[in-house]
Amino acid sequence: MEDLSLKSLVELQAVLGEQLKQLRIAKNLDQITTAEKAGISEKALRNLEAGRGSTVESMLRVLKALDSLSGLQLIAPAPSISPLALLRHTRVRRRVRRSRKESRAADVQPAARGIE
Amino acid sequence: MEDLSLKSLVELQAVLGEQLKQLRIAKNLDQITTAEKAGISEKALRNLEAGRGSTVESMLRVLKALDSLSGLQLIAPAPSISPLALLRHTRVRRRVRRSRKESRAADVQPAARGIE
DNA sequence: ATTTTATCGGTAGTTATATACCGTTTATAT
DNA sequence: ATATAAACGGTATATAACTACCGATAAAAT
Repeated sequence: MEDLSLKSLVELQAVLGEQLKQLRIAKNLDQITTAEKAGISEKALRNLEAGRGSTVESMLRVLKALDSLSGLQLIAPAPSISPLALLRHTRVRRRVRRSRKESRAADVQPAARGIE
Repeated sequence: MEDLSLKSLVELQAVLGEQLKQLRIAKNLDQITTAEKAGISEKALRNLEAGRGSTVESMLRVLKALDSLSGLQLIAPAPSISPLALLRHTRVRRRVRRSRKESRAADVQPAARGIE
């Protein structure tokens, strides 16, 4: 449906909150029960669902309370390892690095500083 | 691979952070460039990647900077609407409710208050 | 239509995160 | 092996989220 990349941060938080809310409702749990299970205040849960600001910890607590941690792996899907890379003894990349004469990406192409 | 439901909140934040980090590395972006693009401080990005605490807003900013918002829709997959429900004029559920004599779930079965 | 209660928004005080620095460690191109 | 800069951890101050309340609104069972 909607193209998330075009949405503002305020809208994105609202979308995420609404999804969590629908997940809770689908499990037939009210806010008080869910908040207790998550170990956060009812207000914090309301703010999360309304997209009014929350912490990553609160979000994870709620996902856990709703038995929906599986979605976590999908937030940041691990980039598929190319078959070729597998063959030639691939290590885990721990750091990004450029050739010595290259400058940072930000210097080459001034970052579009999305303040919103 | 790993069963996320067994992990502590500290570990879950670390897993999420590591996934974001690998996503960034896969796109060959350094922390400074990524933080600038996301509109947050480099330290905030480091804390997020290290699982040391962050806000939902910062997480979304980074996901947006990494062009990885698609995973968001998958966090809380909308429960598939049953074909039957579609037929009989289904509205969007806005609230959970029990029958009048029923008590809250928390009262019936004391919530396992997971403080950690 | 009425009643019940889940959901909602606001506030004051507390706690955690964000920012802007610092110097240090370490992966990796050479 | 060495040099370079990406990544890291710590601190002080500013800003935002969390908690514990309050009363108001409105969805849904009757």
